[in-house]
Amino acid sequence: MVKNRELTEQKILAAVEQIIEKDGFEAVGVNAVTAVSGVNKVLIYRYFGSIDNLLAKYIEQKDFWLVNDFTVIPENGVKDFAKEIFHQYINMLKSSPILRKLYRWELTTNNPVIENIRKQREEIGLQIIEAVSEMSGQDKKLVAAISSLITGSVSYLYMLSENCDVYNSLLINEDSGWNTLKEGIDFMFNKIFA
Amino acid sequence: MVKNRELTEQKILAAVEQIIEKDGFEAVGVNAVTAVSGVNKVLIYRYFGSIDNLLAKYIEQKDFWLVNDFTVIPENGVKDFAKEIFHQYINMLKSSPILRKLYRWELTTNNPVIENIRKQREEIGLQIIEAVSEMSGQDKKLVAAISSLITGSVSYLYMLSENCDVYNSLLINEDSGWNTLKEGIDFMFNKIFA
DNA sequence: AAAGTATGTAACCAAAAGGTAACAACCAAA
DNA sequence: TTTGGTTGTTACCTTTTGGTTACATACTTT
Repeated sequence: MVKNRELTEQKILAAVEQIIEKDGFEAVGVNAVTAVSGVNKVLIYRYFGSIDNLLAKYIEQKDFWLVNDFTVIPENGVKDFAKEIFHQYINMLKSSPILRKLYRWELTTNNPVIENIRKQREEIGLQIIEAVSEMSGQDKKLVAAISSLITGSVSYLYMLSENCDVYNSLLINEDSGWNTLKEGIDFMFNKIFA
Repeated sequence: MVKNRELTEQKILAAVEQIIEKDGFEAVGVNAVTAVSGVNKVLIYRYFGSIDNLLAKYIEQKDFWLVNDFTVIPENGVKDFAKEIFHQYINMLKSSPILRKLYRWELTTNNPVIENIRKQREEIGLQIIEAVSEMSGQDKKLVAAISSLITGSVSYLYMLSENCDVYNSLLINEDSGWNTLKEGIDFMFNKIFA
């Protein structure tokens, strides 16, 4: 018998990640974690207190938002800035199954961890909105609306894509579908910032 | 003891609706239904076979999509047609907590019932896209993209609003938030169909 | 009225999930 | 080396959920 608390904590967190990737946050329970990690139930409670707490720790160590630094402003003007931002948003959700699961979890659950995430998202969102609003001279409310249209639908379509292949004839599980969506976004900004 | 199969079936379906309204499709289980309806477990199995089947029956009798007839085309041209369509979509989701729950359920589950609903949604969506595409002369793919941006985000934001009040500074639990979103949509169409 | 069928009830069972108590093994410091 | 705390294991408990069996009560048809 080897004794190593740090290692077992890592085992537990690794199991959590594995479960989330496969079945989402909803599936993270004591029994599932013990089964996947091979670590005894009791230790989960001992080291993390509760599943909620465990998930909080997991999310905390991930730092979803700091990965993308949206504050950098390119030189090519508002139009390209806006396009670039939302292309990045698409790529972010494309590359992260866990983020997709997190978004889904948010729709059924409410707890301090989630509220904290929302605060961070809100901050970043506002930064972008202010930047675009200033650069374009457009009303902030309007920018917020357009912005929400894009990020909202991208979030939704990526969540949906885990169980469904087509939405409005777009193939949301293939690059082709996402490319036409990007083209739609670009078209829109071309018209708006004409 | 009164014996009346039809009545108990109605009691069961009513309980299902109540549960969905409050906690969503995920919460519809045998025990929950018996508790809410007061009807014995056994009868659920006897009359509906399984919970899946019960939900299928419930959804079937609701006929979510036929409520709104999107095929009618107003005389004021594409721009107003497009605006009107999506305003309707917003109002539909606003007025129907059950529809919001259905959309959420779709993100975690997959079964024949859901697939059938998707087919219907797809059909209606394509009708709209074809209509707008023809009227405007725009590429179908482009129309599909823009269309998906709007319906996708509206779906997402309404789902989110059940657990969260703000998104990108929009108050998604108040009319004010949805009005600025509508204004954003209108602005977009004004630019696109300029 | 008797028989047969449809409806309803009570009690029970198994599996899965969350949770804890009690003990065994290990390590480190006195 | 003994003592005390940390780490790990076993075994158990409770609750919830899905599902069934056996029986009682009502209705209907002949």
